[in-house]
Amino acid sequence: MRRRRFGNAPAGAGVVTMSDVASRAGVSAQTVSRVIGRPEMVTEETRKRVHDAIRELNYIPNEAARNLASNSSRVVAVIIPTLSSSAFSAQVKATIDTLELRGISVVIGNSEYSVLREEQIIQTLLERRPMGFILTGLHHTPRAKDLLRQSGVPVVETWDTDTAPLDCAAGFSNIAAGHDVGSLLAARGSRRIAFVGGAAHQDSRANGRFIGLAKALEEADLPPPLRIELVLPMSTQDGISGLDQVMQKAPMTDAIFFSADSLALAALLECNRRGLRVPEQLAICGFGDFDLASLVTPALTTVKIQPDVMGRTSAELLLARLDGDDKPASVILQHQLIRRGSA
Amino acid sequence: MRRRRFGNAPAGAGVVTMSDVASRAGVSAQTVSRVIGRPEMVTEETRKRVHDAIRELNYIPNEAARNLASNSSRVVAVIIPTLSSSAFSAQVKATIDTLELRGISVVIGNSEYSVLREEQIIQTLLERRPMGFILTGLHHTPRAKDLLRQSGVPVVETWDTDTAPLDCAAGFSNIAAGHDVGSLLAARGSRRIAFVGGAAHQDSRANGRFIGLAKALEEADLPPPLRIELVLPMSTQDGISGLDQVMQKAPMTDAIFFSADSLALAALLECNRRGLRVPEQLAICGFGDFDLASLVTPALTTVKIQPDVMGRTSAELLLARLDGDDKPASVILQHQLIRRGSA
DNA sequence: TTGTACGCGTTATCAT
DNA sequence: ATGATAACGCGTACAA
Repeated sequence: MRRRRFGNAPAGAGVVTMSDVASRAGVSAQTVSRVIGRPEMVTEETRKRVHDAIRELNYIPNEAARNLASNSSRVVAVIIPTLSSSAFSAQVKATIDTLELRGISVVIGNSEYSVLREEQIIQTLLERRPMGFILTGLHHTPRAKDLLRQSGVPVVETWDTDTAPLDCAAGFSNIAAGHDVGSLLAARGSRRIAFVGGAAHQDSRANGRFIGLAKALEEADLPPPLRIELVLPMSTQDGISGLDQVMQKAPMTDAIFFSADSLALAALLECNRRGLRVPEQLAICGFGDFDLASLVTPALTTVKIQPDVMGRTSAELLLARLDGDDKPASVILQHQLIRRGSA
Repeated sequence: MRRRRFGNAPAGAGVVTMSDVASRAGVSAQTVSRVIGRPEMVTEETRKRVHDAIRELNYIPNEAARNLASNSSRVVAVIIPTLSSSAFSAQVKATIDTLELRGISVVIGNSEYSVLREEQIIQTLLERRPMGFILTGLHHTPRAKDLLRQSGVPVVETWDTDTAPLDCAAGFSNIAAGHDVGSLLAARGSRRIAFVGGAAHQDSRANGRFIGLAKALEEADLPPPLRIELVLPMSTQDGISGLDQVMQKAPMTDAIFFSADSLALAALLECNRRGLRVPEQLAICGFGDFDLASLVTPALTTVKIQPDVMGRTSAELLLARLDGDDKPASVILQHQLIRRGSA
C-alpha cells in the first residue's frame, strides 16, 4: 500500500521520496541523502546521476522527515510586539536575511506588547523545536522563562541591555538613550519637560527611556518630567492625543520627548498646523530616526538605533551559539542622538 | 538505547514523548494523541489523567513528527517583495493574526522585488510542505508556476487583480486605481503630468498604476505622462530624487503621481522646504494612504488600499480552500481615492 | 565511497 | 471509548 495519502496535503505533494530518486539513479537512498547534505562525500559521477534523477522526478526533500530524523529544525522563532512598526519590521527583515543564508527560516510571533501572549506564543512555537528564540526586551513571565530554560533552546533578547539577559542580548541601553535626551533638553534650556510613550507595564523599553530622562533632569536640577502613558498598540494619531494631554495637564510644558518618531512626527506636524512654533514654544524629540524625521520642517531631533543591525546581530549571536560558542558575549549597540531643528 | 540525542538540538528538548505521557497516565499513546487532537473522543476522566501527566512531565508535542505522520504542516508560506514597507508589513501582520487562530504559523520570504528570487524561495519553502502560498502580484517565472502547480499547493495572490490568477487572488485593480488618479489630475486642471515609481520589470503593480494613469490622460486628451523609474528597493529619500529627475527632464510638469506615499511625502516635504507651492505650482498624489499622509501640510491626496484587509482576506481565502472549497472566488478589494490638499 | 538496518515521535487504520 | 500496529521520509551509525 505505497502512495498512501492522508491529511490535507495536496495531491501530488511529496509523492516523490528519496528512495524513488535512489532507484532511478541506481543507488541507495543513503547516497541520495549524501548528495543533498554532504555532496563532497560522493563521487562526482554518482553525484551527477543523482542530480539528474532529482531533476527528472522533481524531487523535493521533506523537511519534516529531515527534522525528525536529525532532531534539528532549521527554524528560528522571532517574537516581537508588533510587525506594524517600521523599526520592528526592519529588524525582522534583517534577521530573516541573515538566517536565510544558512538555510534557516523564521517563524514570527506578535506578542501585541503582552508578556502573557508572549508566553503563550513561546509554548506554541516550542512544538516546532526551533533552533533558537529571538525575543524583544528582557521582561518575560516566570513561566515563559521556565519553558525556555527547560527546553534548553538558545535565546537572544533584543532592544534592551539594561538588566541581565536570559542568555545573551543584542540591544542598546534605553536608560542611556533617555538620559542623553534629557541632557540635551536641559542644555538647550527646556525646563518643563514631558514624556509621551507606551504604558510602562506594556513597554519596558519605553519605560527605560523615561527613567533615563528623569535621571538627567534630576541631575540638571529640573523638575521631574510629566509622564503621559499611551495604551498600546498605538497609532501615529496618538502622537496628537499625547500632545493634547500634555498641554491640558501642563500648559507650561516647553519640551516633549516622544518614545517613538511616529508619535513625534505626528505631534510636530500638528504643531505646524496649529501655529505652535517648534522649537521656540515647544521643543520636540523623537526616538528611532524614521525616514521622514530629517525631511519635516523643522527636522526632527531624535535618537538613532539601527534596528536592522540589531536584527542581523541577534541572528549572528544565535548562529554563534549553534556553532558551539557556549556563551557568546552580549552586544551593546550604540545609540546616537541626532540633533536637528526640533529640539 | 533510548534517549539518544543527535543533531544540534539542545539537551533536554523533546526528551519527553507522547508514550512517556501515556505510561504516566496509564493509557496508550494513541489516547494521548486523541486528548491533544480530538479531546471530544475521550472520556472526561481519562482526559483529565492525561492532562495531568502532560503537565507533570512538561510534555510538548513534536510538530515534525506530527507533520510526518499526518502529512500536513500547519505552515503557510508568505512571499512579499520586502518587509520594510509599512504596507507589506501590515499585510503580513494581518495574515499572521488570522492564521494564528487556526494554529497555523507563517514563514516569510522576501523576494526583494525579483521574480527569480521568488522562484528560489518557493523551491526552498516547498520543502516544508506548506499548506499554501500567499504571493505578491500575478507575475512569476514559468518555473515558479510549474513548481506550484506540480506541488498542488493552494496559492493566493495579492496586490493585483488585473490579470488571471494562478488559483485565486485577494487584491485590487492597480489599473483602475491609476486611472482614478489620472482622472482626478485631469479634472483639477493639471496638464503636464509625471509618474514616479518602481521600475516596471521589478514592480508590475506600480506598472499597472502607470498604465491606468496613462489611459486616463489619453481619455482626457492630455499628453502621455513622463515616467521616471526608480530602482528597487527604494528609500524614502528616493522621492526627492524622483522629484529632481522630473523637474530636470520636464520643468513644466505641474503634477506628479508617486507610486507610494513614502515617496510622495518626501517630495511634498521637500517642496515645502524649497518654497515650491503645492498644489498651486505642483500637484502631488501618492499611493497607500500612510499614517502621516493626512498630517502633512498640505495633506496628501492619495489612494487608500487597506493592506491589512488584503492580508486577512488572503488568509481566509486560503483557509476556505483548505476547508474544501475547491475554487473560492477571488476577492477584489475596493481602492479609494482620498482627495486632500496636495492635488 | 557506498550500502544496510534502524529509529526519530506522531497519526491513521482497524480491531476490540 | 480505547488500544495495537503500521506507516510517514529521512539521517545516523556502522558495516562493507
